[in-house]
Amino acid sequence: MARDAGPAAPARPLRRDAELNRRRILASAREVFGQRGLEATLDDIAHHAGLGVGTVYRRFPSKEHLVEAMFAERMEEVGDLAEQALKAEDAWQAFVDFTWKAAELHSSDRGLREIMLSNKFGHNHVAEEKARMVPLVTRLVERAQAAGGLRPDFAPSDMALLHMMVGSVVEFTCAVDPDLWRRSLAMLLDGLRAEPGKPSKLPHPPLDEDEIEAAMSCWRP
Amino acid sequence: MARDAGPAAPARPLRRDAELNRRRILASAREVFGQRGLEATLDDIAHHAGLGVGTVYRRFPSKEHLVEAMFAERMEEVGDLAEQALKAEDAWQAFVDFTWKAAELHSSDRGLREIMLSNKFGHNHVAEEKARMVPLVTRLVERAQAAGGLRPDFAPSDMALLHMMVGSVVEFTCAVDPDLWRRSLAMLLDGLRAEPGKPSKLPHPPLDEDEIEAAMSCWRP
DNA sequence: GATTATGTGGAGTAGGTATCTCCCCTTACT
DNA sequence: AGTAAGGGGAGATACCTACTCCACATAATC
Repeated sequence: MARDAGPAAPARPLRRDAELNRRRILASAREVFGQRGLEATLDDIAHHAGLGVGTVYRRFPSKEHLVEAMFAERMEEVGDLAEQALKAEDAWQAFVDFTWKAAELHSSDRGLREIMLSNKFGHNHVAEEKARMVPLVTRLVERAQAAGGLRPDFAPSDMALLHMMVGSVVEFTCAVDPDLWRRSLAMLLDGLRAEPGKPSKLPHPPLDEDEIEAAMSCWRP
Repeated sequence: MARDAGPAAPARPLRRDAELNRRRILASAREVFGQRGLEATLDDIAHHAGLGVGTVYRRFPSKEHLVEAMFAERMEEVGDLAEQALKAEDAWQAFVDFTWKAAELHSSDRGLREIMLSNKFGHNHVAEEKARMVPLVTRLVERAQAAGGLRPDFAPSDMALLHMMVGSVVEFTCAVDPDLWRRSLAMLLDGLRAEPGKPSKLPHPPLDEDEIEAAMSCWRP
């Protein structure tokens, strides 16, 4: 729960109003980055919090600092998910559950998606969290393969691509049908089975022609 | 082969050097839009062609005009692919072949990807080509389903999402391994079978840890 | 070869966006 | 009440992009 850099922050505590605003900023950042991605400006975040830009820059010297402060804990959530999944008995089911839950988090937070798949932001704590996840995911994959559920030629690095793909569907269709990614992920997972049975029941209906058209119209490359 | 708008262009032919430069611009646009997408500026295209910006703007009054002129024919290629596929006997194989070939085109041309999945550019001839493709793809899908190859809950609109997903892999990894999308597409297609057998052999090796890291570092959200 | 219509180059304009600073004013703490 | 800390937000700075303008160059024509 360290709030600032520095090994042992001496940190005279913030004045009460300042502390309140600091929290407001983090909450606002979570919402705004979540909806609009990391391209959102600190001005946007300030105004969304009902504060002036100066206030934000006083507390967080740069966008990078704010991003670090706010995504470190969200990343932890994903890591914890992986850790929990490793405890489950059914290795294939654990893999599937983890994938769904991680996608769920991604789908509701554009900033998280970008943080996890790009190195443009988050060089400190965020990067550590990412590093922590690599062996967890690797074990999850290997366990699911050993159990005969996951196709043996699937590599841990394919996990990143899978989330990239799901993320692209989210981005493409979120304005039209924010849950459509579930449909695509279900098909994707069907393609990952070592011994596929019948295709699984898709959890979401397809887009019709008008909806696809609408998605194309509001999506910007 | 009409070169200008207007139902019956009276069109005094261009001066020889002008016609040459017009072709140079189109060739340059193909390369630059292909590599960098539609966000490339007409300045970029001019310089890549070894010409001044003014020259480009004289011939193509706006980016939209240039995009129309240059992508209409590329789109036709995709449409022709679909038409050919409808002639093949094996409906599932035709569907698979078409999907691979279309993805091949997309993977080598970022501008084409953006044109096909967004409505931001290409309101005239390009839009007509898109409209022409809808029934073709629909029939391709229905035929593959009727033959028992393609899962029956797959919808024609899922085709767009599939190409969106493949496109996102291309964008993410093209600097590191420009053919990696083949691996992802193969898995995706395995998930589309109505009666899946064993997973297919993947046509491309996975990324290792360093390569994923590198992809993340150069990818910008 | 001279004349003229056509084409060219690229600095420059207009208009946008983003990050971050500065300084006057307000508020909390003692 | 006095003082140190915080807040607001216009504006400085530094980009970027689409597009224009016109002195100069070249091709076509006579």
